[in-house]
Amino acid sequence: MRPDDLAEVRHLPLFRDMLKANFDALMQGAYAQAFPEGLELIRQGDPADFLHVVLEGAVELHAGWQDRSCTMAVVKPVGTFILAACIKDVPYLMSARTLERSRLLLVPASDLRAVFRRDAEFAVSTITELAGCYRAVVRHAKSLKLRNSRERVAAYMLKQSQLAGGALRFTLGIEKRLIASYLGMTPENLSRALKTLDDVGIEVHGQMVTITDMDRLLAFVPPDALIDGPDAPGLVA
Amino acid sequence: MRPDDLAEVRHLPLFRDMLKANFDALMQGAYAQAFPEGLELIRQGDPADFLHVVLEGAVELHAGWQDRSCTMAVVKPVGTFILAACIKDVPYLMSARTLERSRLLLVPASDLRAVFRRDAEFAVSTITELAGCYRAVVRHAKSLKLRNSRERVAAYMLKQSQLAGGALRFTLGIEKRLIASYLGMTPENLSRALKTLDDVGIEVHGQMVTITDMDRLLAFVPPDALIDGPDAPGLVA
DNA sequence: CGAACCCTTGACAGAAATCAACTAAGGTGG
DNA sequence: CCACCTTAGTTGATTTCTGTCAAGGGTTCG
Repeated sequence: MRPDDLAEVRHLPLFRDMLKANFDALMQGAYAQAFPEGLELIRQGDPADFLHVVLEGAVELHAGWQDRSCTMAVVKPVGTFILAACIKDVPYLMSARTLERSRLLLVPASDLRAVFRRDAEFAVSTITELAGCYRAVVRHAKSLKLRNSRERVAAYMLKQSQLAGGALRFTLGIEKRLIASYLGMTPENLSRALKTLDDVGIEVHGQMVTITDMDRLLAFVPPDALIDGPDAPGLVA
Repeated sequence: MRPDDLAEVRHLPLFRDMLKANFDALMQGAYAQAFPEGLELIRQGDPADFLHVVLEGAVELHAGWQDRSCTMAVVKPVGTFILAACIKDVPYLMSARTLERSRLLLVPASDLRAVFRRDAEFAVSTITELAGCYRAVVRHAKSLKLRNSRERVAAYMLKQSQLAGGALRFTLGIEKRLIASYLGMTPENLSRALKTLDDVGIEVHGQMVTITDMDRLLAFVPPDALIDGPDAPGLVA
């Protein structure tokens, strides 16, 4: 594990407030590793062995039932995932696969549980991180239940624009089929929705998105801090 | 606040492991109160002032956007809600209203945050509770994205049967329109779905549900521990 | 160059929401 | 005690939305 990785991890909200001794102990058992694109890192139902931290690349969290599957989230640097399963020492609810070549930090779940029993600051950080994850999923569920697919797409584009610093032109950075699955629709349906969204000020060509009329977009999907707001660092989609 | 309430709260997973002194301190600032049916306890967007514990009755957590709204969960004794907002000291993502006359314990969020900074056991309990809430919402989102409405209804009935100790005959205990909203469908659609579910071994008359063919039901919605499993005590729907 | 794979488009089928009407049950007030 | 009102639930007709199936264009990569 590279020294500058260590420094970066140390600066994560999850790790920055803990005692140095405990951080060092935690990193003792941890290791960074690079994985190729398209690798299944974990499968839902597996026992939770490691907390994962995305240092480079992108990881898709997805879930399956019967023969269906869907994208639940995309995690980019520097974000963590499957914290909850590690803490409760129960099977993962989601699978994870790399979307591109990625470097991850793996922290043994047992060490994690041991350390936050003796480091109050780390416990507080863990709580805060977990609360953020929880709220992110609640937002996602609200979006699914309160908006139709066209509104979800528009809201997604609006949020991406905000993440890009309010830019009126930006690239998606994720395959459309993933976005579709994340938004709870088929690729075909997303494709059709995007075509009709020029009515409300969004034009998409390939990976390039242009917001041609922000006022109309804002009128169509009034952004709601209780749905679209930030909450989980590194959680892109 | 009644003495036996205190004992019951003390036995909650969230509070049972903390030091007695800290528990007493927490309860010092807390108070139990009864509320009539249909009262809006908290509104989404409000600042998080109190952790709520349902001692008696039932509370609906719901969310709204524009002119729409939906049920996100129903909490019954003894369950807690809006823990995450209290911890992060941020606005509630959901509103809460009593479904019937209910008694709640209200614990000031500031006390909560103070105590889990100095009581490691309480911090651990908080993490576990929160992780449970997180996983419950992930399950809910998975159900919404991976199953169609008929499957969600069937799975819901199956789970209620299991919660009733595996009984093949039980009462819903919640208005159907709430169940519909929770499952992400209209009341009309739920009504129609219920009628067609006799094909897979479910018959419903009023509030009474009878599972006439468990084998066929299990074949129709293979219960999945990663979707239907337990996780959040007190979280009924 | 060929083979995947992603994206798009069209035609169609199925699912779900909407609108409207009607029933039944519970509560209120005369 | 009963007429009245409100509300949950149901049912039917209809529209809208969404998924499915099939085909073709474009790109990437071996």
